[in-house]
Amino acid sequence: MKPEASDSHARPNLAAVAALAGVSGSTASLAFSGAGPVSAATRAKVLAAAETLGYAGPDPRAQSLRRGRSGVVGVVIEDRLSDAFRDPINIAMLDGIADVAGAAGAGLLLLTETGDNRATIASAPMDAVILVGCSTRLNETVATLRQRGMPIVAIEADDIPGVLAIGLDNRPASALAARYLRELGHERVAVVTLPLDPQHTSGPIPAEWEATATSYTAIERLRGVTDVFPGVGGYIASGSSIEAGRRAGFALLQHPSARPTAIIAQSDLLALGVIRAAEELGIAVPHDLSVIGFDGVRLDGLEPYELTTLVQPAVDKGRAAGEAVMRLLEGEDVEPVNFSSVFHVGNTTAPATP
Amino acid sequence: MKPEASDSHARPNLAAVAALAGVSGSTASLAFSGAGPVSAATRAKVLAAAETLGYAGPDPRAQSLRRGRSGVVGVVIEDRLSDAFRDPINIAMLDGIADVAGAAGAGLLLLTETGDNRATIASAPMDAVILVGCSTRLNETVATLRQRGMPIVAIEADDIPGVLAIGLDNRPASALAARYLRELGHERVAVVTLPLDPQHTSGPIPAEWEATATSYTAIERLRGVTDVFPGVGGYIASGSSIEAGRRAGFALLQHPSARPTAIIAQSDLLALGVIRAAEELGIAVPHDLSVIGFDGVRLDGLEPYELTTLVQPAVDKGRAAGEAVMRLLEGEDVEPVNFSSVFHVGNTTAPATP
DNA sequence: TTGAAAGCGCTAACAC
DNA sequence: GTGTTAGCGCTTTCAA
Repeated sequence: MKPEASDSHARPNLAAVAALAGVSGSTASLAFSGAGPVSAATRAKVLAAAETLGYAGPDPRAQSLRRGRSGVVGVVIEDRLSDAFRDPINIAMLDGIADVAGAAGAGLLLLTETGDNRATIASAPMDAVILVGCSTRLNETVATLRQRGMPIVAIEADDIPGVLAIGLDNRPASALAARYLRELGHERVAVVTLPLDPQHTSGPIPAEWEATATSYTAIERLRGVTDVFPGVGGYIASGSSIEAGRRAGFALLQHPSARPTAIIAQSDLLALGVIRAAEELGIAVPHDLSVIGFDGVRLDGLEPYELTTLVQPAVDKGRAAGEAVMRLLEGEDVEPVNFSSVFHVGNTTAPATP
Repeated sequence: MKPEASDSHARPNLAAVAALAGVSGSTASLAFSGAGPVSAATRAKVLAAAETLGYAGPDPRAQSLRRGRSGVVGVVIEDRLSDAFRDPINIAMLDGIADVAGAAGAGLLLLTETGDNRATIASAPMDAVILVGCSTRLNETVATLRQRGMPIVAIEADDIPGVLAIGLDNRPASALAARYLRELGHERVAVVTLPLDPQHTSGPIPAEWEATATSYTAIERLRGVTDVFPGVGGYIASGSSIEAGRRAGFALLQHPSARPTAIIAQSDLLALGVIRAAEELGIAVPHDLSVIGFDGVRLDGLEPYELTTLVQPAVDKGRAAGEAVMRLLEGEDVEPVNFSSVFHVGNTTAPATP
């Protein structure tokens, strides 16, 4: 395929249209966009001229410059796209964002934080940004963005000055789940966490994890459990996937002597992976092992189980972020929003058997 | 609407920096960007001035206008995000695109084709566009885009003049799978298709489907099967998901009298759904029912099966699309690319039992 | 190596 | 209703 019959003929602009229509530039602009006080006759002339010249409408680049708005909202995702989108919870969130942004006529610019895309974050044409899946090391990114003077909304992040937070009750919700287990008589409880650091280091949770962990959501959820079971141990999964959960499950369950009677997983995918591992090891869920997830996404392949989990309003979170961005762009005052999870008891938890 | 209320002090621009540094605008530009012949002393002065003023770097909007490039590649997705990203194959493709685009410093602008986002397609600030999951009714979109004079790349689409196609051997690959079944002795074969029209109408495949179907990939794959089994029937799933496949499977398998001995599903998710349905109906796979998928994504929850399927290079497809876009933007000549699927025989297919 | 000037295409503000 | 003007902030000539 040949490249565009390049720049031999420059693409027509509004001035050209105006000239051919025999009107002034601003008139042509109004006439073309269909809004504003223009006589029908003039409008027709302008439209005809545009048609003749093959005018494609106002150049968004020039519009952006003139109006100081590009109509684009950046979405910063920390992981690779394939990692982030492997978990349906993130897709749901993005869908919520897209819903609102789309309705407002804004496009979503996908930005990842990996590698040298720092440059992109510093120079991407956008009016505002939504940070998704944040870690504390986002500080640098935030500094760049703030310097650019654009509204920043973060979904589940530490309090950062100048960043509007869309929160979730990760810690109390996790504590609630932990308390539920304790009331069922469980004492040997373990956690399977989401990655705690940007390298996605996997392995047993080290005692000093608070010193090195950076991933906000994982940290909060883990803290929630330690609020109830101080010093609780467990395993850091390499990502939010069934396979990562399965590997974590094996690591925690393979030594019959020290086997936990309950596992709290930080996502439903991880929980399902843990259940798989238990099945393969001949451990009965929930009789010999209780499993709790987080998110409340509908997962295929879970039958006959119905996961005990914390159901979070992911789409609403996305929508709230989208709305916050739009309102910030309008110059409105926006308050942080906090969402709550709902504890849903399925059939993957049962009283501890002595 | 409301002017940047907070910005009582307009954000500093290069001119301000230049003034404070006591140099000319172009010099400041060169000095700031770090490239070009500028004396170390001048550069230092400029950088210091920028620092003082809190200059955030060149405004991408102005850069876009001046250079005629925004550094953004649009990705047009036909479905809702949540539908499109439910199937890992699409995520893999997007990941391939992101890989190349990211490396080239370009951002990905996500655009959906639903509702009134037509406006967005006509006016989004972008330099080129990649069409994903296309249907024939894209013609209007393509016309809009072509009018805007930007390179257009389509992944799996009909030949459209002026659109560079990144293809997949959907039809011959599907025919190959069909032939394989015939050689195994299957005669009562059915297809579970991806949605054939934009409304995602679900139900039995009508005899006159060619007249109404618009979804390129689904059509091609179905044609491939009819090349081997003319007039083959089946069921149109409502989307590419396990649940949709399960429903289609039930529809095809519930009447023991007319039950097919083999089902070709147009995606692995659909195939897994069909297997689920078979399991629930007490039909043994592969002994009583052979199932073939398409895509070759690794699916959790498939055990103990290993799906017979057509493995397609999704990430490579995405990469190729990304590279094509980049090269078209460079004004290079780019040829269409065609990818091939590899038939992988798993344990979900077996000889027909009479 | 530095400076000056000329727009990129559009729209907001003000005249007529 | 319509015309005129003046930039938005930057980069790319061309000249010194």
